[in-house]
Amino acid sequence: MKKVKAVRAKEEVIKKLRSKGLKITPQRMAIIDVLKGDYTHPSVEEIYQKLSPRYPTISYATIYKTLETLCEIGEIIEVNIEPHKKRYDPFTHPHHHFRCLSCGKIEDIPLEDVAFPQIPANVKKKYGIMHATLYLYGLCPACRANSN
Amino acid sequence: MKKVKAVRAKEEVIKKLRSKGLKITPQRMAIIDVLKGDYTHPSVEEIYQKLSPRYPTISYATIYKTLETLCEIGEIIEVNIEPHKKRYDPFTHPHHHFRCLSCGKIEDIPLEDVAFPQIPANVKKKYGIMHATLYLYGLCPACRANSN
DNA sequence: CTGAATGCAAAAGCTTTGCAGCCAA
DNA sequence: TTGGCTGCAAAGCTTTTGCATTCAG
Repeated sequence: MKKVKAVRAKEEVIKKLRSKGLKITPQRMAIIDVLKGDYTHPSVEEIYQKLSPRYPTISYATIYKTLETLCEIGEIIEVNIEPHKKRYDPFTHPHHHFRCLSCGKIEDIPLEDVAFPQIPANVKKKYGIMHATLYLYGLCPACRANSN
Repeated sequence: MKKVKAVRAKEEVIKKLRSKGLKITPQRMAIIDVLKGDYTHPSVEEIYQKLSPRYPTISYATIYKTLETLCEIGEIIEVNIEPHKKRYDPFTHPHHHFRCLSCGKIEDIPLEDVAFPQIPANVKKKYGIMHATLYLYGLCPACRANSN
C-alpha cells in the first residue's frame, strides 16, 4: 500500500535529517509529503503548485534549498533527463529513466527490464567512477497508440 | 591526422547542408570549423569565445540556431551531462560520456571500454525506444592525483 | 530577386543569492 | 537563546523570440 510506504519513508527522512543536525521544519515536511509517493518525477514548478494551496507563502528558494538538502542526504535523486529543467525522484534505488519524446512523461525503468551497464574494473579505477545514469528516449505506449 | 579528419568532416557537413537545401554561410562554416576537431565538448559560451576574435559580430542567436540545425542533420550531438548547460560533441558515433565531479572535464568513453547497455526487444518495443544515453561520473586521473 | 539566415535587443525560463526576520531545538 | 531556516526580491545564467537587415543561391 503506497500510503504506508510513504509514511515509512517520511519517518526515514526525519531520522536522517535529525542525525545530520538538520531541522525538522513544516516546509521540509510538506515537501517530503509531496515527493514521497509521487512517482511522476515532478519539477520544482510542479512541486510548488502542489504545495501552494496548503502553504501559500512557501517560496521557490525554500523548495530549491530543501531539494538540494534531500539530494545531499541521499533521500531523493535529481533526474536531468530533460535539458534545463531538473526533476526529482523519491525512489533512490538504482534504476533507469525513460522519457517520451512526444508527451514528455518520465517513467522508471527497473533493472529487471534493462540490466545495469557493466563497467569493467579497470575503467572504474581509471575514472574513479562514482555513479552512472542511463536515460532512454522513445514513444510511450499511449503516444504510439494515438499516432496510429 | 586530426586536421585531415576535420577537413573531411567539414566537407561532409557542407554536402549534407546542401542536400537539405540549407545555405552555406560564413557563420555556419566558422561554427563547424570550431566544432570539428574539438573533442572537449564545448558549451555555447565556449564556442562563442572561440569565434569572437575572428567573427566579432557573430551573435549567440546564430550560434544557438546553427547548433540546433547541426543536431537536426545529425552532424553533432547534444551532451546534457551538465544540468542547465548544453554541450556539443562533433563525434556522432555511439559512445558514452564521463564527467569529472571535481574539474568538470567531459571525456568520451568508447564502447570498447563500456559496452552499450543491452535493451531487450520487448522493452524496446513497449517504449518505442529511439535512443539511449549513458553518463558516468567520477574523478578523473588528474584530479585524483592532486587530491592524494 | 527572394526566402532563408543573421544580429541585435528584449524576453523568457530556471536557478541562485543576499539579507532581514523567524522559529526549531 | 541562537544558529539554521524561511521568504521575499533581485540577480544570474542559459536559451528563445521578434523583427529589421543582409546575403546565398
